[in-house]
Amino acid sequence: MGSPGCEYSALYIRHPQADTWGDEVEDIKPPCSLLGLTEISWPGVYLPRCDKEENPWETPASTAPPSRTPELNPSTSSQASADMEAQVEECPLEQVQTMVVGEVLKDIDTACKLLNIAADPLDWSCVHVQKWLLWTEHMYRLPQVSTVFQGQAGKDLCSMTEADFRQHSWQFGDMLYAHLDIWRSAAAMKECSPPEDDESAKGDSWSDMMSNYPSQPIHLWQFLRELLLKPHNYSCCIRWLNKEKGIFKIEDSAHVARLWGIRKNRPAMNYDKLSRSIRQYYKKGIIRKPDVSRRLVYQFVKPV
DNA sequence: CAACAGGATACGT
DNA sequence: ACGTATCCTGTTG
Repeated sequence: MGSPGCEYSALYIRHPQADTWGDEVEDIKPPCSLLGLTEISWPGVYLPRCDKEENPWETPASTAPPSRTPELNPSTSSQASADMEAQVEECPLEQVQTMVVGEVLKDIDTACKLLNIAADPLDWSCVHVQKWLLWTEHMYRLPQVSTVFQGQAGKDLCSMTEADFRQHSWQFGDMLYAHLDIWRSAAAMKECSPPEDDESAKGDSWSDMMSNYPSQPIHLWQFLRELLLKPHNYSCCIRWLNKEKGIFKIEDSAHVARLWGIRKNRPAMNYDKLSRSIRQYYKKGIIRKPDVSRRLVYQFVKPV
């Protein structure tokens, strides 16, 4: 990393298919560069870009169908991009990073499906490694890197240092190393699974990222916790009364319901229906009413 | 009147 | 099958 002529840019994360850059890109790109997002605070994630070269993501050829997230379908896209824009404009760097990481995860997921390989590089066979290299080659418009690392399995790649990579590929070793690192980090994140994780002690960023990663549909309780973990944004509509005990209050029921509706693409969502779903958690032991029952106050049975 | 409780059913995965 | 979403009747503060 940090080799001369290279920097690392969040802009680089986006899926290469030029046609997947919709109008949204106009919303995201300028703020990202303005923020000088050159590295995202996600262990091991560096996003290579060579200076003053046209964006290699804009590969004209396309082997993948456009990957749209359900969140960005037509009925909510304007809202979503408006939200995004608002976040980018007035929210801290971490918010932008969150969005960016979400995109990375989606792209990895897409690649996995396309290539029919595991998300975790450690599980790759030699054939999988070659597939991944071909894919990366295509993404970055690299000349024939796939011949290197012949006969190496994912495990082998993962045990190699950046210097090893550079030995294999004089020019693109560090780039491939960084790219592999992204995959490994993503796999590591998926490892420590969402529910009742102690890993979420890592902070908002982890759950933020998972919330942007729609491979598994988000659960209502996760969504509520997510809002609660971003008090700077949502304390007006939901907040902790006692974080240690997991007791929280919904201050603006309509607002929370609307947010939930947006997330699930359920325009007709309201608090009546949302609260019914919360009540389903009673017998599952996920959420309950606190000992002293109060209006719009609930309690996570298992606090964070 | 809005929140609450919980049954019944539909729906998407 | 699971996790809601939707609709509903009845209760409570």
